[in-house]
Amino acid sequence: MTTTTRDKMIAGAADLMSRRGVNATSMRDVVRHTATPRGSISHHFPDGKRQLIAEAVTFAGKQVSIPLEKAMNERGVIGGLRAFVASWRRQLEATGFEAGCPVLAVAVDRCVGEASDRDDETAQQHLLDLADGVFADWRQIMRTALLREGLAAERSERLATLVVASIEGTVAMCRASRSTDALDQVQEELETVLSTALARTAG
Amino acid sequence: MTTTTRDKMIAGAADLMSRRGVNATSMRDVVRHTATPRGSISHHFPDGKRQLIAEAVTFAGKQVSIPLEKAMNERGVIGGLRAFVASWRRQLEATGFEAGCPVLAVAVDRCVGEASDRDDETAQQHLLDLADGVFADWRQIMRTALLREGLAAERSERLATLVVASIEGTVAMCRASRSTDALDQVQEELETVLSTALARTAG
DNA sequence: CCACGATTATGACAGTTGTCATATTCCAGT
DNA sequence: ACTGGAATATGACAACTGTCATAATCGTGG
Repeated sequence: MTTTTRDKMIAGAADLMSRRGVNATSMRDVVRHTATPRGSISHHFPDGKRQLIAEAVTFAGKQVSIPLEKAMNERGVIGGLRAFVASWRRQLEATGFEAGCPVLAVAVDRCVGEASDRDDETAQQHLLDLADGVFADWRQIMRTALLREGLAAERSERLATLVVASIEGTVAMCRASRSTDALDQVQEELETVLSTALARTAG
Repeated sequence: MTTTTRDKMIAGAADLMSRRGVNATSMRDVVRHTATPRGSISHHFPDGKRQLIAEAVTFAGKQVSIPLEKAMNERGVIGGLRAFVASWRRQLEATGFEAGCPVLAVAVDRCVGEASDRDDETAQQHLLDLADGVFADWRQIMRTALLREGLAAERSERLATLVVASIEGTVAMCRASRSTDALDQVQEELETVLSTALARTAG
């Protein structure tokens, strides 16, 4: 199977964004890092850097949500949570705590562009909307899994938000501490919270 | 009381970092935003941008930890949590969901500097250490408050990590969604978790 | 008043950034 | 074989970045 230049650029951009943030990821870095032709940037991404980052966000979103949904279906809520945490732990350890979440990077780091204020602002909100959509997607997967196991609707929504938000925050904190201790602690507490919440409905 | 040029620069840098991230915050932006003399940068911060960002991180850390510790002492764990969440909600709403946490920005966004690889790497780790220290500070405040109300040591540590991490993640998510809904949901669940954990020790 | 250090002003430096225009190469369809 | 569009190569553009050197200014102790 052949990975197209376009896909390599998107994946490389997502990787660099997860390591250094949006603004520290230049298009020249992307082509250097992925060994792709620089001249193809404006061909594959006519709207420039913003388009590349936008596609990297949705790419990274699916890369997480697809295995997450599968784990939730196959192993239930607790198993899905464990798979979710394990994938982030793997990412942290495999990169020496260099890479985090590229979607969080878009939410935190503002892409400074070329356009004139108005375009800049709307393009910025478009990127934020994409990041928000990814987070909403992950939350939705968690929420339906909780619903399926009998939890009430509002409680499921709140717990899904808590899980996604706390793990996003924990991954960033683990990068700062170069340790997975915080992830271990959060995982244990989240498992406890979800278990007791589910046990309450069953009893 | 007079605010010195140096302090204005530090506060302005923290503000800009919380809005756009580290790399999108240029020193020229800082002097523009704070109406401070540009020529004073290298005088007050001889080590350049990195030093300014470092001081902004510890400044922002204290700006949160001091009122947080006071609230914990005066109003207990639940009251302190509410004050913590309320301060972030205020920050989000007062800025139209533009400003988040500058410490998280340092953990996510890597400062691209001038030095030659080795210096760059160590300087980067220094910034990460500072951010890690701030997070550890906040966690410690939460942890001792939980300990004081009778919770076990390991549980206090885990819950403190969960609180700080989930709120950091939630604030970033709220910026993406331009809504405090996620913060409301997380606050409610965190209050439930802490209340039941504390009630368990009392009963 | 004067001098001296702290502070600020101004401009320059090399390097990088995103973007674009142009030229060249590639390759399937007829 | 040829053609037409897709893909890539190459170089240039202005704008911006962090940093630094130098000069001007300020404020205060002598």
